Amino acid sequence: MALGKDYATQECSIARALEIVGERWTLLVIRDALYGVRRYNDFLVHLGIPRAVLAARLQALTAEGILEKRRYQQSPPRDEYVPTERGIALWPTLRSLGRWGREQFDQEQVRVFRHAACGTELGSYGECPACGTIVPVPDVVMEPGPGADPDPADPVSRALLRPKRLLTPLEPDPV
Amino acid sequence: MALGKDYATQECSIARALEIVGERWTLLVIRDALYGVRRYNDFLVHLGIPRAVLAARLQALTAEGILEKRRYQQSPPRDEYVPTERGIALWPTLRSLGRWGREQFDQEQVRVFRHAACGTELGSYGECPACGTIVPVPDVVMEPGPGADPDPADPVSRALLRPKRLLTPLEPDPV
DNA sequence: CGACGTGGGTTCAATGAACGAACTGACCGT
DNA sequence: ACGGTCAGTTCGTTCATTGAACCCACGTCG
Repeated sequence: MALGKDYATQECSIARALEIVGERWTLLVIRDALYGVRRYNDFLVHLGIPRAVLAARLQALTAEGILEKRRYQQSPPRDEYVPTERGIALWPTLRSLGRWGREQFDQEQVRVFRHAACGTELGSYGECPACGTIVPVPDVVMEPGPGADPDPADPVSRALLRPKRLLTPLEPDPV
Repeated sequence: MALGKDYATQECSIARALEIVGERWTLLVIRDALYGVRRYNDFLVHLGIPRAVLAARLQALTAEGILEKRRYQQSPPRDEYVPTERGIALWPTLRSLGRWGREQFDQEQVRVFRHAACGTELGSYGECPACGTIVPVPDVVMEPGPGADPDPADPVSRALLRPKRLLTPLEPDPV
């Protein structure tokens, strides 16, 4: 979508946004990145995305300044992908999209998001109803809700079952 | 995406939502519907979407209960597509996506949204900063911003230049 | 030393979706 | 009878996605 045909006639910021994050898988990659997934292989197993598509998306997102590619060890060379400010700014969009999906189609909540400072569950737009403020993304705690699978197959899903702050990297499975 | 391959491994309401509105063009069709576009031909000229794709999207959105197909004249039989509650519930998502696109990539505002009651421009999540409430979608007025093309080619874009409430149908060009 | 494993990719053939142009069909006005 | 509008469907071509296979640099185990 970003390549080749685009939403040519649209002079609209929604269309512009969709040219960048509207392709298949892209928003799910960003969601995972906000949840703390950082490595190629973790995205791969958690999303079930084809390798070639993942490589293309990570490259495109890096080029757009939504993720940043960072070398975290020299030998063997290993990179991780972390959300930039621009990527973090998508949190309210993802939050409201997820909320729409759950309210309209799912019953059970798979993940619950709370304000770390006071434990209150976030409202529709990422605000804290108790404090009356928009909660900065690093101050959001994610924990499994009643609809979560208690024993998922892949290690990334298992790591995401432990309550953690958004953006903090995944801890490996301590079995 | 809705048909065939889906985001199988994801037990996540964001993934569920994207299975429904994540296909190319879908969110733009819903955006136009919220702006007051209702007829096949108006979507066609305003979006520049291939006819076959538009027909498929309208059918899918109707099947998902996001748009409702309504006969508005008997002879010749003509239908219009209007957003349901479920479709209207996507407004905060579209609003925050558009805001992200403009803040991160565009400078100029193409469209401005105000609270009809007080004229205040809406905040990021569709709330009225003056009144402190979430503005119901029918009470939002849309008008062209500084970045809007003052003399667009297609009649639908021209009709959208006149300030109007969301959801109200397009008035034809009075030239 | 050589075999195997791991992380992070690239290549390739087959399939599916999107594109645009042409066609259909019901109706209206002249 | 003729042309025009609206709302599609059909169809051949192009483009994107998929899944499987392959690659390579390194680290580790025996």
